[in-house]
Amino acid sequence: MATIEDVARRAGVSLSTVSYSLSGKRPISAETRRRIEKAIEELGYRPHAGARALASARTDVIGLLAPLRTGVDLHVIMQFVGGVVTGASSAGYDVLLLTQDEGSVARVTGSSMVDALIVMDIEDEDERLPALRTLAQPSVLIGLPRDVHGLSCVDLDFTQAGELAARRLLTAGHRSIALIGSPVEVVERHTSYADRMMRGFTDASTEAGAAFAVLPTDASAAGAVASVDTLVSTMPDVTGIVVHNESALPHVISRLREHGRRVPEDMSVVAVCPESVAVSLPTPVTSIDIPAEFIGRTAVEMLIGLMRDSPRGEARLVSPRIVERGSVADAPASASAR
Amino acid sequence: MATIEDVARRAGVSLSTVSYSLSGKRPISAETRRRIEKAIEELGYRPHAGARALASARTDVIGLLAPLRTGVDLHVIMQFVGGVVTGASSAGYDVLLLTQDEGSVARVTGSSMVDALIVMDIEDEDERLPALRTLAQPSVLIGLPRDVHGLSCVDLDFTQAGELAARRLLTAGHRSIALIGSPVEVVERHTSYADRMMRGFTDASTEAGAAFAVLPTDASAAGAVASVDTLVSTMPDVTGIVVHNESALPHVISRLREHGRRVPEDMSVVAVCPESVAVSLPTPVTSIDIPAEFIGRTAVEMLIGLMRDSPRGEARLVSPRIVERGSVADAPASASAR
DNA sequence: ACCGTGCGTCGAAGCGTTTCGATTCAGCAT
DNA sequence: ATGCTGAATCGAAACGCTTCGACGCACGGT
Repeated sequence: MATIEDVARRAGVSLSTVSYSLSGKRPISAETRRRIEKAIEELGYRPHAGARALASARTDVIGLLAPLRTGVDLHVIMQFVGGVVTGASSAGYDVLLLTQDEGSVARVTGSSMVDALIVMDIEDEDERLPALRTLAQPSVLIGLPRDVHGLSCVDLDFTQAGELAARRLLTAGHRSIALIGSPVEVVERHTSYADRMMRGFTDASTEAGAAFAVLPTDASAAGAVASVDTLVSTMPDVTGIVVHNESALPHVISRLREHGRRVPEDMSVVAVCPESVAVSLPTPVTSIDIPAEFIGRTAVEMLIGLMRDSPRGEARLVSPRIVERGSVADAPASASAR
Repeated sequence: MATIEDVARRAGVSLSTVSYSLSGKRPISAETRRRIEKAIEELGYRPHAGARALASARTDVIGLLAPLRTGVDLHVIMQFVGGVVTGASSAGYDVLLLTQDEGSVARVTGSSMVDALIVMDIEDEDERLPALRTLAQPSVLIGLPRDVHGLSCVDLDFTQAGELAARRLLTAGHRSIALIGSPVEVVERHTSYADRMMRGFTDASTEAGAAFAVLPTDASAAGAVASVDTLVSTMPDVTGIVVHNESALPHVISRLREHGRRVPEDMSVVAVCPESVAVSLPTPVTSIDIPAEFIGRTAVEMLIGLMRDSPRGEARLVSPRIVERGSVADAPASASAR
């Protein structure tokens, strides 16, 4: 590989001139710049990333901590990841993908492999937070832990999403509703989005004085079937459900049908999932979009802001929007009918 | 951050002794090693990755080229990615994730950001191949291009998978079968797996003298519905199908049901998909597993082999296995019944 | 004619490792 | 005693880049 010295020699200038021409940190005459560019072109020169990192103390690499824990939907994760990579790429950064958090933060951070970190799958009392707070490098969480002190976060406002979903059903007159939620492992870990979603749903239901239930549901056909069966047998009054579980969603709907509950005539459904999931169902479902790709890109933007300016924490919560696709109907006039 | 010099001072040895102690490339007395380790511990020292890369000409980072093109299933991609990251991690490597191939290969490779590359979403005449062949760094393809000369590849043997799937139906007596395949974009790009799958299916059908059809299918409910509808109306004789399209699979099955075709009584189904997809369907489906995670890990192993030894190309094709889950039934005695 | 003032360029000092010769010293055969 | 050998350690030279402080020079103001 050609080095900057080769370029300098060939262009007949000094080493530092090439560097300044490349970085633009000092003025270089048009003529000189032209010669340098020609030399670079001819030699196929690329700056050595390691040398650059050593000298400049930056790598132009962002670390992405995306633990692949059980119960999370790979499709959804990949959407976030895609957003992060896209955003990073268009800002001139590359992405180092880390899936095990056992010491990963300390390692990549301590050895200066990355300039900054994006951390996914945040739990309410996440163990990684203390480390992140004292880190030299800035970080952005995708998710919202209980204590955001000194941290930057971005996520869909799941609390609001929970409220919004519940209210959509409540204002349609449903007086008994249920949340088909994340898998039990996810709930037990107090994964931030699951907790917040449940809280929003619960609060809105309570406030409205409606009967409600929350059913953690395994991300599989079996899980969906189990939850629907439970629902139908123990809470036959339920006429509206919120489904916050991408993998279970299609099976929930088909299981309802098998129970003779038509959507939306007998059962109203609001989903919380990426749009791509909602529209690919056989019957379109009214849903609150999880703008995964957008959030991923936003995380990168925030990170770049943090690297440029003073590292002041900020929690950015994207407001949920509901898109009507006809899976919610008004409840029958007599509230607790059937 | 502490440097190796700090460690040396604190341990009362020279700089190079610390380095040798760390790398084990020269003998160091037990006593000295102990002191060095203590100093490292106390200082929380981590070698600077850039400096190391500069001095040693290796980064311990693998580049993963995973273009997110339309028509590919994110869930499946993520399984491959997971396998790669897991494998890399356990071999002491990190993974740089690249999703746009516009010049990415040249960039990360030319600037010595990675020691090696894994390339996904291989097309039959992939444009990236010439560059890969002349690269200083070794690479492994996940997929199988037409000309494997000088390259290392690993993938499921999709040709065999196509044959195996078709034969499973043919030996059950079905004389008219169809392949519900990858989306048309994927087919038109001549994505390696789609091409090979089709070839295997076609060859086996032809050889057996059976009637057959291939229907590229969009990865959505609508695509599934369209293909099933086409099939039912234009080829009513078809009594067995192979589905090689993860996203469409559930909708294919439910659409068949809507046409009054029961699985397996009226229609036998063989799927080609990751096991996790096959088992999460409401009705289990006989399937050929795409061992994505395994292939990802294997790619890393091959890559490490290439870095150690002489870089001789090798194409590793994993033989498909079919797992019976009861979605294939024998054809009615009279061949072209109905 | 003379002194700033920028502009464009250069030289050299790092940045933190690895690695290639030394060098020292003990132990051993001669 | 003497020379050898090998183990353990050291010093210094890369590795390829960024960046700081000079330096030369033309230019405008006085």
